[in-house]
Amino acid sequence: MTVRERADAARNRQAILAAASTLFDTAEDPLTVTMDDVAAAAGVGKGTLFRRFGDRTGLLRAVFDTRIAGLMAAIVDGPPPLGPVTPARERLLALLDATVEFKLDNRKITRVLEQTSERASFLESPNYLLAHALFTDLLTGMVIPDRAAWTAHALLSFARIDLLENLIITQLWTETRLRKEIQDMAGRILGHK
Amino acid sequence: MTVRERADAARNRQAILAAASTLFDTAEDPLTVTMDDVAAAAGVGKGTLFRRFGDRTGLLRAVFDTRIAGLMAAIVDGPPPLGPVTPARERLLALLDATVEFKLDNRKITRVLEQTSERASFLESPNYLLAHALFTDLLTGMVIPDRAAWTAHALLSFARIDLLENLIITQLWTETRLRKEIQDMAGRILGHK
DNA sequence: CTTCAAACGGACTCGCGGTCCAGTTGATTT
DNA sequence: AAATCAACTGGACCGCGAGTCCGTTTGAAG
Repeated sequence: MTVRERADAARNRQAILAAASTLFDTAEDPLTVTMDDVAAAAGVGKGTLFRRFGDRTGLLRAVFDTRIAGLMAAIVDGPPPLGPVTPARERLLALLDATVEFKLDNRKITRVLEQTSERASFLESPNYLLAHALFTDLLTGMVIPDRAAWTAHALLSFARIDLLENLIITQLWTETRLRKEIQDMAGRILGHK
Repeated sequence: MTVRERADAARNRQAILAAASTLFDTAEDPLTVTMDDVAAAAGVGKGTLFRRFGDRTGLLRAVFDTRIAGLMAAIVDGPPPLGPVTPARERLLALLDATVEFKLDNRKITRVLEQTSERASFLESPNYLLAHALFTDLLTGMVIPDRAAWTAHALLSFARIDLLENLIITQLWTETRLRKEIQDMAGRILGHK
């Protein structure tokens, strides 16, 4: 078992997460926030930052994870409609809606994570894989089994942050309207009623 | 009116386009192809390359455009099912299928273009805007007008290269199967028959 | 043949992610 | 309380690639 993290290390981790969280949300273009910026804002050396989080993507994911923890808990064992006791179809729609809502509430950092052109595509990130697995599972039994994975991708493709932001900006849709339209489109894919 | 391009300039443009075209297709990871690589392969200075195409994205788009020219012509005034005389619904499905086919046939460069994290998202690239405008136009009259643009985005989201490649790799789907499934999903969105 | 705007090329700058390592510090042992 | 030392720290440093600069060359026009 790994030994407990040293006190200064723990303190620095918190400082870095807090600084990164603020910076990425504050910057008008989050893509321009550099690792040096984060280190400076956290009052920490760059080496420390990389030691803790490995690389830029690691830091981004760590920030993202702290924010999504609550939602994850609600999904794993919360009350309906997100929790596991909800019937598949209803839960799927609720999960998709929650995903859209969450991404909009955290759009800056979501943008950085989704359009970061790292070697691996967004579809291979842990968070997407998790969501996709869950969706696929719920879809098994609702559609031809062989199509569950594909349908999961199709549904999740409506929640890509660039698409969401584009619709809000070019269509002048409110978030409410957007969420409603996505629900409707998803309903059409799942077969209405 | 702009004066005719000098002979050496024209020659270099061709050399660069040819070199870039080959390089991006040949490299196992097209993202690793640098501008210096292209310049070297074309037997041209880096300055020349930037003078002709502005920046990396400009070069990529130029290569892409030479490849897509044929398809564009077939759409603008070719025979059915791509050409303008085809009924809207049928044409939409044909256009979507042609898009998927084209991207798969040119996947390396499509990948670079779609996941290049330049300031602007892929949804703002000239080619996407064009496709989206055409789709939106065809959808007007088929769906509630206010939904045409959104439906166009939804349909085109199935043709994103990362999604296509993911399905081929993880589901072990053939290109034929993939195209069939996308057609089916699109049909469901448009309302069957 | 002269002229010169256009084009050329490659050395150079710049910014950023990531590494390195000499010095520091917090837990543990005696 | 002191000694010990692995973990941690910070910031100088490195490598790389996009994009710029500018002294030199060249093709076309007269």
